Amino acid sequence: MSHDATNAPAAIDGDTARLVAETMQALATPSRVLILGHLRTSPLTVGDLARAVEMDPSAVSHQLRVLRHLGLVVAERTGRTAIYSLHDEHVAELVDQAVHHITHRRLGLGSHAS
Amino acid sequence: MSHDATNAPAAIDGDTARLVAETMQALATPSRVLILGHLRTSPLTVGDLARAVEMDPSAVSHQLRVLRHLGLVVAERTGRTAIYSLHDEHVAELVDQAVHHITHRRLGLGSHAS
DNA sequence: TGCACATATGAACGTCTATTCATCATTTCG
DNA sequence: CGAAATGATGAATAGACGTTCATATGTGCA
Repeated sequence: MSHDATNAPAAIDGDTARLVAETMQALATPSRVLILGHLRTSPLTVGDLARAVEMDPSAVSHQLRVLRHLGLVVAERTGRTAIYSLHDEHVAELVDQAVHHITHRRLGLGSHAS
Repeated sequence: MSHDATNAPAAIDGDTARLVAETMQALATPSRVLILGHLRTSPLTVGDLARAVEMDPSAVSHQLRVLRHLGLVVAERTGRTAIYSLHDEHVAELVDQAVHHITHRRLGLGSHAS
């Protein structure tokens, strides 16, 4: 997902498609996008996230489990609380680029491809 | 989704999250990833795609409708056939980056974030 | 030590969705 | 002109899934 992803790939194989879909699934519901977007700005507890995205803490916790299992977020237990962060810079970039894509689509900046 | 998506955004608002999720949905199932992946390499007819991704033509056609409505692909009618292409370079980049992300995850290249 | 707090997890349920099967519309060709 | 080819669309259905409610677990504190 960096600027050197410019060599047109061979058509995607089934396994890759599955993996891509699995990960993109994380960004396919507004609730998870919101969660990842907030974690993009700083590490947060479940409670912080629930308040920030205005969701039930249980719903947030469920979604965080999905994200954890996908390897997109990590939790650091601190006493009663768990501090969640994005797993790494790649995830951060994934979120940024998803948002950026929407922004550029809005601006109508496009040229024909394929 | 280019390399200047480096300014950490404010936390995402609900509308943006909805739009992001809507678009990412296109990449959230293997069948659509495969279709987009093939269209990444060249324009193709529905029949070509069906054979390439080993899906029923009707299933492909349905998915193409989803992708059309999301503005990710365009169809050019030529007699009996319709030639499908990715809508623009942004979509191509979206596909590339989704694949690239998986590739880099596989390689275990990551650093902590957030 | 018992209660409060934070979070994880499971079950239930309503909603969503991808594929299949059927049907239709348009174009091409023998 | 009728049949074949191509692709769009609708309905049905099985499976997936996000949220709610309930319960469990671990930590902190008076």
